[in-house]
Amino acid sequence: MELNDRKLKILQAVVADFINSAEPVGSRTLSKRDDIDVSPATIRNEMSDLEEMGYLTHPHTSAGRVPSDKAYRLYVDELMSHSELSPEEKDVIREKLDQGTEELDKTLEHASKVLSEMTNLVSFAVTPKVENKIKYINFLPVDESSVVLMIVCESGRVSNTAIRVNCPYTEENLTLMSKVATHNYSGMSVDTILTQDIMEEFERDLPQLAAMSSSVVPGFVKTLEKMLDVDLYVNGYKNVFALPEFKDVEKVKDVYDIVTNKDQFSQVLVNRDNGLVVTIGDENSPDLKDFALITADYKVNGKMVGRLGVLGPKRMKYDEVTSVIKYITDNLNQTFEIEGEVDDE
Amino acid sequence: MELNDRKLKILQAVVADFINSAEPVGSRTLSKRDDIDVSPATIRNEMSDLEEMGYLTHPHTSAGRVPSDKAYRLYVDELMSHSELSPEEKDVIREKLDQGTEELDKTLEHASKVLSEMTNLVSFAVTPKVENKIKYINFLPVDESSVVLMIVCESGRVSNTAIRVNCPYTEENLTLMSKVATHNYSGMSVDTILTQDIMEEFERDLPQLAAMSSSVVPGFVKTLEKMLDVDLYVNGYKNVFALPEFKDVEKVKDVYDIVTNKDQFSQVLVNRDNGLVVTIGDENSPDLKDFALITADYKVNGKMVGRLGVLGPKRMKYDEVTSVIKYITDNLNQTFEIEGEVDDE
DNA sequence: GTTAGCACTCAAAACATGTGAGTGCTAACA
DNA sequence: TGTTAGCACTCACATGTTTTGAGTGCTAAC
Repeated sequence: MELNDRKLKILQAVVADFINSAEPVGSRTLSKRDDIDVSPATIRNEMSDLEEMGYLTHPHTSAGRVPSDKAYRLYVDELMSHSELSPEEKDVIREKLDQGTEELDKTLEHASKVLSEMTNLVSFAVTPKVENKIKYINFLPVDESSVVLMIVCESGRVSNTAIRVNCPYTEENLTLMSKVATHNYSGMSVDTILTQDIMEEFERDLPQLAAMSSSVVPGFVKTLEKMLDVDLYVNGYKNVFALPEFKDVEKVKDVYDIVTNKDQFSQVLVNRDNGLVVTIGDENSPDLKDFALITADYKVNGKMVGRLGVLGPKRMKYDEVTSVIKYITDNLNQTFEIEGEVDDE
Repeated sequence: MELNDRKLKILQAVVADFINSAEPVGSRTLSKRDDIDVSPATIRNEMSDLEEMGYLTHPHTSAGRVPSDKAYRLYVDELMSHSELSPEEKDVIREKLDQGTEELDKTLEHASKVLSEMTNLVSFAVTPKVENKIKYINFLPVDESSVVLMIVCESGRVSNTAIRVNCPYTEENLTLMSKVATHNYSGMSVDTILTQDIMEEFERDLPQLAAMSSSVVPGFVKTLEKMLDVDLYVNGYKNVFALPEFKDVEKVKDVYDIVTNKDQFSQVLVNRDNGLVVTIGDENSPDLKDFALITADYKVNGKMVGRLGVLGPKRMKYDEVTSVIKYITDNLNQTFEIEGEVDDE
């Protein structure tokens, strides 16, 4: 059987209708549309064919049709309209984006927030772990019982942690430890450092400071480990409460589990293809089989530094959402091109 | 009418039963209990009296009794058992607490996590902005274009920020700035400092470093402002999904709104009395009228530096929860006391 | 004062019925 | 030959009815 024009038109209408209403779509409803002027009976025949071809399903005999994952895929690839955002929408987005640009490292997080506000879906942002080479390491005195550990990366990123120590120390000791740490680990990437037995190395190089080391090293290791973590921000979770597909608590819980199981979820996100990617239903991992996921990257000087996207029901306004995501990432990329030039001075 | 012993015993049984079952408690159920050996009819008479006195309510004529807020209050104040935690429970808690003590500023956050795990409720931690006196201020070199600002409070809390500077600096300059800043602001509370014209003071005391100051001070001010924010951590939100009172989505959403409206919620928390405080139902603000809130403080050297607690249904295991909170805060306080003693030597 | 007994209440479960949006099929039509 | 009207059929859902059972309140007897 072949997907002729009329079948495509009907399929498109079913998907579009279902996206709007979240209700199975019947033949009579479709026959009332302006762009379809055949009788319900004809539509039924076509829908029956479409079902046979795997594009539609039937919750039960006397219900309307619901799009299958295959139908959504076809819809996204071929059928849906690619409307440009209106100038007003663009202005709104740009204005929202501008409100969060003071703090450099919050930019992505903020962009994800804007994304959720514009789409009324759950949005997220993830910073993939990059080649994070250490430049130097510094232990600094704070007070009798704590020190600050400062790790500077070659990228310029600085990581600070306050560490509690349970033995007295002198400033010289700290300087010594800083020197040893920097000497041993400077130029290495964080994950390489973590493969080593850090405690042993400190004890070897600073036998006289064994007590200090045992007090400080665990915090040091923990900080390094944390630097490896990809950061995952989730925004707009409350949007699920408004969607009809989440009117029972179990579903709400499922989404909550997905977005709070950060390790697993960020893994999923990091492993995606580059660019604007839409995955629907069973194209995702099993726990996401009832959802659609849309992601896009943003880059600084051509290097991918973050990814953001939305998680929502398969019944999603794909055209709007992709437009918004695309506009936001384009904007971010542009911002950073300019910033990048300023930095180079 | 008087609350005689039998009435108290029955009331206690009703509350305890309802806390366990979340179902209205009937007279027959109570009559089966070992500690009550009067007939259902007698119990009914007593319950009828208790209802008249405002301790019990009746969802409908043919249903069992449900405790009123007044009953919960009496239960917490007088009726409930104050069981000690078992040694095993204590061990579990202490072990969990120990897993998160390397990073000083995460201690409270971690404790709140432990609290939610032990109680299966939503827990939170808040660092009130009260009495946040600065101990000293330190500008540290990172690389050519950035320095780290480290602010240490008397409470031991450390705040770090990377600040970008757009003029060359020497280590001596930074030391000078650190000294001036510490001299000027040490012992003052953050909000007091912010009322002053910080830029002018730097320029007055360090006229030779005007360029540096103008580059660094905005970041300094911003960091101070951020220190005024109370931090609110919420843990264990997913526990609400398991509670029968939250089986419809609206309720789940209510809790979500409460704990994510961080400004408002932290205001509520900060404004509470000190010590172990239990508020139930209409003792809370209207949006919390269906919940009970338990908080306790933790102190460093006798000074309150954080508050943590749980949010749950009024039907809460008050005895267990208060025991756990008390044990956790005692532990935190102790940890910090010991450190204080070590410090003194 | 306590309790057995009984009539009464009412939510919730179980069952029955009607409604309507939908289908699939067939036969007639253009 | 594709399209459509017509009709029997299906089935979720809403509505109405009945049954059940846990609970109460009252009264009279112990």
